Amino acid sequence: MRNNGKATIREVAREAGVSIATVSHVMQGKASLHTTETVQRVRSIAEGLAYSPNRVAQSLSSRRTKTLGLVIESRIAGRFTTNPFCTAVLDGFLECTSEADYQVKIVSLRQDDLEYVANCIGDGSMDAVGLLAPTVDGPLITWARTARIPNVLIGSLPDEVRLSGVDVDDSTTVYEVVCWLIALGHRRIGIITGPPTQWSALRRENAYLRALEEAGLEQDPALRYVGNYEPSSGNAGVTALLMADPPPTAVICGNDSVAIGAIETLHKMHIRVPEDISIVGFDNHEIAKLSRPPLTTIRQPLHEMGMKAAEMLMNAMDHGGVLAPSVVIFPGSLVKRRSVCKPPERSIRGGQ
Amino acid sequence: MRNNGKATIREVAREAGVSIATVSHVMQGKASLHTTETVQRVRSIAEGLAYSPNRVAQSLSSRRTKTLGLVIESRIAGRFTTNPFCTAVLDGFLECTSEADYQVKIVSLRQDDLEYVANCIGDGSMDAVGLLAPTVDGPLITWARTARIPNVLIGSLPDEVRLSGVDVDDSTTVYEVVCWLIALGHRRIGIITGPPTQWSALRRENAYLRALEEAGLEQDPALRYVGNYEPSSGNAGVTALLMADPPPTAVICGNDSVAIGAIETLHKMHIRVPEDISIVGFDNHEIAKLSRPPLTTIRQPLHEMGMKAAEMLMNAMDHGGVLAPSVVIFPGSLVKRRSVCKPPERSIRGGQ
DNA sequence: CTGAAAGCGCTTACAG
DNA sequence: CTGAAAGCGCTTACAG
Repeated sequence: MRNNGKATIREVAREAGVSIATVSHVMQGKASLHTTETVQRVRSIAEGLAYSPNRVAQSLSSRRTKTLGLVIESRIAGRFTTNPFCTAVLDGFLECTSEADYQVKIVSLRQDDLEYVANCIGDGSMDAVGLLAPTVDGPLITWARTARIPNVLIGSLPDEVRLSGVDVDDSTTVYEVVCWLIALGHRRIGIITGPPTQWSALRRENAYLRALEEAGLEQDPALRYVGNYEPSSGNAGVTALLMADPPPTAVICGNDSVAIGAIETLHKMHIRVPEDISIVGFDNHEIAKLSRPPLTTIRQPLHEMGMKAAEMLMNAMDHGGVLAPSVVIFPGSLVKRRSVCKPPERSIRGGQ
Repeated sequence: MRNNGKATIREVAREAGVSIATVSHVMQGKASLHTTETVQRVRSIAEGLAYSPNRVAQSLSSRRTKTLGLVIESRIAGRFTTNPFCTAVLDGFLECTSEADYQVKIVSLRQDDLEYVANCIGDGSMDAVGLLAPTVDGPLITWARTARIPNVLIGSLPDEVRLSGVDVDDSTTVYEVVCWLIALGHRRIGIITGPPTQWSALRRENAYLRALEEAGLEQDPALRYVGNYEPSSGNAGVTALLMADPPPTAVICGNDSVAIGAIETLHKMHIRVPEDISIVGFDNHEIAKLSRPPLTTIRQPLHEMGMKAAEMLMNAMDHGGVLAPSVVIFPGSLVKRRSVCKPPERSIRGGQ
């Protein structure tokens, strides 16, 4: 009796009068290896001793931890509380892993240098990892390129053929949203982007530009504001975009929090949403439908993405720990609520 | 070179021409044990080989995993996404652990029987655990009573002297809120409680009853609805309370989601908030200030509670793995917004 | 069907 | 200041 007083395999073996190998077999459910009598004896002794295997010892011995990591870069401010993206993915991840008797470790990186990152992730305590919305050319992506363990990026996937990941098809979705706004009659469409350190932000901006171009609309830099996914960039962004001449009649925001920040500022300026300016969010976070007006936004299947990522990782572990580069893209979908309508007859500035 | 191709302590030792004990010492920063020259040689070899210790082996050998668990009972629906409580606590937990080079494992229980729970938590892969809002007499509390490893309950703390935990002083806060409502002139105050499986819900209800009693007000069962922290219990709850005679002029809700559900239903019934009925929430979740009207609610310092829990656990590990039963109670605070005002001159039913 | 033995990659007294 | 050795609690060929 050591180890916090927990029984060990050795004690079970002794009491049952068998070898530890036998106990190991029985505990692993390899019952067919032994006589029914042996199996039952071992089982009842194990139960009597409240024995359960030490997972650390199992891991070291079998070279499998049955633990997946979920890694967050240091720059992601506030982590889970402020980032519905992380939270929803985590839930999906947990749902999938707990069924398979895998555990999950949250790795919250505190530095950006590659050595630190590699040591954290490669400490042997995780079989494979999901990387949450890695930064463009950041430490996570750099690490992933030469990683020794299976890994999948979750969101903000770069166009790199050697990496694996799951993401939403934000490009198509944003393109379609812009086309829809144009069809509604909007000609001056602004965008408050996410930070350029995220591929998703760059991709969405490109999709936006492409839609404008194909519609023969001018791509006015004054209609683009570089935000950071925080509500404050909604406040500042919409204020900046209003300076454009003529000002936008619709604005696409980096996420729902940004959209709510934008609406808040517009309210204060007595500019009506959507009558004067239409607003589109991103994420379909719980707050989207509580917003006044309720927010038209883009849903990402984050829960499903988390599940898929976990599944890919566990699957790789079942196949020798190798994950062939593979990418799974989920469709986004537009959730229409009340923050979008036709553009006003005349511009809020008195019209063009 | 095995182990995913990672260098082991053995290889570093061989290259450096020292014993593995020496490498171990150097890696642990026990530099004073050796000559500067040895230390530097080992360090540079280790770096050249990109060596970092295998955490699993360290754990088995040292009997310390430097990993904390955060455990969620199976009944908590939706986990993190739908439960701002869990999310905020997790962030606090992470903030504290990552500084101390501890890792955190999320344990999402799938069954309620004690044996399963004990095996999950007691698998040796965690040094100590935080238990999220355990159910009254549920498996987590049962486990905690005889646990072999340090543990602290986080929220919903029962009155049990042998257990450790952190919680908010919801009792005092609810009492004060009720007194405040009474001072505003309210005489018929309803409550939509949390589920009776949570101590916090029972405690809040008791505090509510006590405040009424001390003010000499009737404790009308028709003014109490047993909810479950879901928005739908706000819808159903407020509908039920409205049947009381006379109906309430103020309602205290189990959390902010419930309050928002209640407001939604009242809107549909064309009952004004707060002019006809005042509404109080709980949590000060991000949605509270987005609500129309913005929600008067009770803030719990969840982030701080998470940090404190992690600190207590790590501290216990630094003291032989024993945690003297200790309880830390944080004050709650009332966040006044616009969903509360004086009661209407006459009841919405035509008055008493 | 069962067990002895080697080994997973470390840490930690202990001896020198 | 340094190293040989035992041991952490298991798994897994391998031999019988």
